[in-house]
Amino acid sequence: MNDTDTIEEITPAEWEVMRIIWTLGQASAHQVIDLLQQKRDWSDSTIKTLLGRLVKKGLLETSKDGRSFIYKPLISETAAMNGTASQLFSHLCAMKRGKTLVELIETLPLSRGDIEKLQAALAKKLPDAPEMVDCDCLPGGMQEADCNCKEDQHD
Amino acid sequence: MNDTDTIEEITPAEWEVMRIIWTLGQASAHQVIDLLQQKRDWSDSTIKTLLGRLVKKGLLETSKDGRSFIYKPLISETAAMNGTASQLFSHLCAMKRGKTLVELIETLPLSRGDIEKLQAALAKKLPDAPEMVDCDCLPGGMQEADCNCKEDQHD
DNA sequence: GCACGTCGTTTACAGTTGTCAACGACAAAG
DNA sequence: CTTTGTCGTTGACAACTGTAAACGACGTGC
Repeated sequence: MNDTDTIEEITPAEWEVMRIIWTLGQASAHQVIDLLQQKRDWSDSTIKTLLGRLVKKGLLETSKDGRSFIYKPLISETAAMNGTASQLFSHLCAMKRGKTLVELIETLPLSRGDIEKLQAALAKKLPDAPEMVDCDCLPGGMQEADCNCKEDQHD
Repeated sequence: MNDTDTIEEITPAEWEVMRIIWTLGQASAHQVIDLLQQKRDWSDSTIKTLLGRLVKKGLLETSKDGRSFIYKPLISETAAMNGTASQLFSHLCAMKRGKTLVELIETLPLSRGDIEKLQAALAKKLPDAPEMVDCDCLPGGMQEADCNCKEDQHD
């Protein structure tokens, strides 16, 4: 299963649809509509459009089940999450990514198991970690002089 | 400094512009154009449009400096990063966020200092962490029965 | 004072996204 | 066989994005 490949762009509205299908494993349009309408005030049509677009994007596949279709995800939720997250972090200054991760960890509810896994990942990474990562915000070689990111790296 | 307030949406192209200004602290349109064009094949006009939109969105402010403007950020890079990251994670299944964080930690280059701060944040969080966080993918109370997220919480 | 750059603003336009209503196919009901 | 649902598809349209040309203001040089 491909993991960090570039993912077809998933829009926020599409995420809502995908989450339902990922969570159920697969679903009929009907199911998706029922569930989503408990949360979003969207018309049937809207949701059908989203399903259609997701199929066209290659994120869902359909198989006929008598009268209606069954929608199945073509990428795993994990792959989509990783792709999207990496993409987001690519916008951030390399020097400040750590800070954002700290913020996320402080803010998000995490299970004990999650925390332990995170600790393990960090422990493994620490020995080879560089003293400092370079700022990649500016093109050219002017980082040294003009970048004011450094303050963020050790405060 | 506001931190996790909802941020005016920043598009990818706008991020590029903001990064330069954040990194320099402030900048003239001219500087932004020069620097960005070392990286992106965008015309002057395009970059000017982006600057204009960012001002209109309230993400930049201008002050006159003789002939030209100086653009300054109205939100901190950290605030923007946190806002965007939280928003992204809100799309993800609550049960799978930990997994995504692990992936990010494994993938991103992090400095020793970053790692230590992350470890500290985790250590502080561990004592009160719940055994498991609930899946919030489906509306209604059907989580128990049909959610197949659980496998992800402990594998 | 007049032409010329330099700047920011306005306008433009195609593509994507959010949201729907309407349409056409086809199976179930009568 | 006709009616009535139920489904997926098409068409629509406004808002937002990516990209850029053209325009108008204003200070500078001759």
